[in-house]
Amino acid sequence: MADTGSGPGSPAPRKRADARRNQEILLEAAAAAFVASGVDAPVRDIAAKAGVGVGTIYRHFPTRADLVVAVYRHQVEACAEAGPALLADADSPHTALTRWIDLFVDFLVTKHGLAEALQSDDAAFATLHAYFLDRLVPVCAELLDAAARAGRIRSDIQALELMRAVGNLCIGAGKDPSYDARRMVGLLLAGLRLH
Amino acid sequence: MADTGSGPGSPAPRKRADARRNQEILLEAAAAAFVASGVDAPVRDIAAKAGVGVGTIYRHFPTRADLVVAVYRHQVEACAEAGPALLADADSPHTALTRWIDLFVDFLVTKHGLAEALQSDDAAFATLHAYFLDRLVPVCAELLDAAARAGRIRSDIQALELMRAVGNLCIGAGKDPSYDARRMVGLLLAGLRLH
DNA sequence: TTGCCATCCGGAACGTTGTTCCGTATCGTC
DNA sequence: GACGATACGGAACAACGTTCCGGATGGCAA
Repeated sequence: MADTGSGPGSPAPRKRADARRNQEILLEAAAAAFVASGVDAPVRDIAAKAGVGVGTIYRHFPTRADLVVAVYRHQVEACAEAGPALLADADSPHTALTRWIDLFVDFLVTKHGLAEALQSDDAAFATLHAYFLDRLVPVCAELLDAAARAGRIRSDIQALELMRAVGNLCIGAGKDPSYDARRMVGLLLAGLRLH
Repeated sequence: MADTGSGPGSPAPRKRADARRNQEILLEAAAAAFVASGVDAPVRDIAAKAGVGVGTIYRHFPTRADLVVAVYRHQVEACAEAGPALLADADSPHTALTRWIDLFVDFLVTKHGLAEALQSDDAAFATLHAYFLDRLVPVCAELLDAAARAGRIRSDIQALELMRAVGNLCIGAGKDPSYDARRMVGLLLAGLRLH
């Protein structure tokens, strides 16, 4: 899945130099295009910006989602790793959960169209969907569980469901100044509390 | 906006018979296509199902949104009219608000892709956006206001913002059995309550 | 009834997307 | 220096929304 070169000893036959260079250039061009036009920037535009043919994109990133995942992998990792850290530092599991959701929302809101793509049933985004869920749902589940055990929130909500709801609420954020996704997510979390 | 023939005495020069017939056929075909494939069923498919050329669709419904609006106008009207009725009947404004949101959610959830289209920034859906907002936001505002005055919910939420949030939460409902939009909307409303 | 013209229809054609495919160029090695 | 594996470029294809215009057709006037 667009592996940038992980564990040694793997049977990876070491790619050609131009291939590695192009992959790097593509990642930068894609990142720039995503900032400028959102995650569904036309493939041709990204290719042009990178000075590369469209075929090259598809060889390195078989689906659009692979490209998106590769571009945002670092930030998703950071978000995933922040979960346990927050749980350890915050003065309550509920605070940790709130803070973590804030992190997630910030991430989504600052990436044009990412939230949309995340919910899209377009086959091209299946990998994206899978990656986010695999990486973040367990983290969310841990936080949710801790908060539930502390008796602060209802315990009948699944992490997957909560994350989808949060992701959905982030759709369209930044396009309309009168819609504040963060506030709406805050409301959702407030609805989760027992009182 | 796809007027089906409203007030008499209007300067409407009475359309030709075949035009009126085709408009009717088109509405039925579109309704069927929307049920089968969602509101973004290919225009060509709708035309074919209606036994009509694509040009005919665009003459009657200049944009995709006009077609969608025409198909669902009755139901949107019904939803809008239910607002004041609920406010009069229910034992509290808060109950009325909850019931009305339920109605709205039911409507969105049963129409494949409607919620998605509603948030899309695609220019083709601008009319749809405008119609829903014009028609439903005032109703929601009235309910919200009544509930706020009764002191049951926070008063710092705009109707527009709430409706967008609810609409967003309905995205993707029915595709994934593990995601229950109604439940999530319930959570959001719970977060609105003062306690 | 007939004829005429405004109105409306059908579908070809255009522009934009994602995606595939293959002849050609390049890299790395022997 | 030559050769095979690898990678590249961009033409080509398919699916979509949308526009456009030659031809058909409905309604009215004579």
